[in-house]
Amino acid sequence: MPEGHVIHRLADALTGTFGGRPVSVSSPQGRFDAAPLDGVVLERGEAVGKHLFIDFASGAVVHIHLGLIGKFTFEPVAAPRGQVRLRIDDGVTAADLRGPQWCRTLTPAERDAVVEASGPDPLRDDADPGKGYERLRRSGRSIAALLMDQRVAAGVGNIFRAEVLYRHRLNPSTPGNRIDRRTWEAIWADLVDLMHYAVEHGRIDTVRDEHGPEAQGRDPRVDRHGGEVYVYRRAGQPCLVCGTSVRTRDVEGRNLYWCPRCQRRTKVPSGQRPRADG
DNA sequence: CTTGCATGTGCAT
DNA sequence: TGCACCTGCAAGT
Repeated sequence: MPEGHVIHRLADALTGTFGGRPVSVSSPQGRFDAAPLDGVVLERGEAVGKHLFIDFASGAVVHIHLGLIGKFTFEPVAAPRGQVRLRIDDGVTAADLRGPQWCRTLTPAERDAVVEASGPDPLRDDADPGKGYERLRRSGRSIAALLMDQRVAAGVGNIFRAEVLYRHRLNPSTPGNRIDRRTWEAIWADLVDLMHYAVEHGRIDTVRDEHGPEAQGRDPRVDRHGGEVYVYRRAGQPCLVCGTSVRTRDVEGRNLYWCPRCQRRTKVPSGQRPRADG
């Protein structure tokens, strides 16, 4: 489940469920030292990219990264099932963390260092997309690889990567140093839109408009699709727009999905206007 | 029952 | 570039 939108929803849920109140903190599995936090007021949850921070009134910060398989679920209090690394509960609701890549306690200074090392997060109002572009434009790695680099755009994962490239009809092999500023700005604006939608609805749905942002007012032949995504995990199936078989290939250890016919551009067309709907 | 794979990252080679 | 790590689920034997 974990791209950035999931982490932001978890941060909101932690603040909304427990914020400002003392909580019981435990590690049913025993692999996390929960004792120093037990009974302390949980101030808030906060997300930066795929990093989740939980601030306690004592100054301690729990730093969680779900990795590929981690889950953090909220349920009515009951006996823990399976391997629960961390449980936070108020006697009514239990938030159970399983299979995280990291779950550790940081000092405020260590927390600041994690934030400082992160690139701009499209889900945060304080993000500076120019910092992502600075890194992008200096690299000869492909745009497909660079969109997975958390210093370029924090919180973007394999789904948003594939879908945002498709929506702008960009060739995934285009080197970062050949991505012009206007194209980066279009990618960024679309990530802001797609990721906020995903936070709000709890799911990634990139096929909300007819053909993505570049096709506004053009090509009325294709009907609205019922699908959730254009290309992610659709290898071998027909492209929703042109019917060509969607392809997949390993890019730096992760599966990239793209349509070889639709995605031939190296830049967004000039004069493109941002979409009004979302 | 066993194997492989997954919306991820860091470390060793 | 490869692999280890964490867990759950689907597909294969």
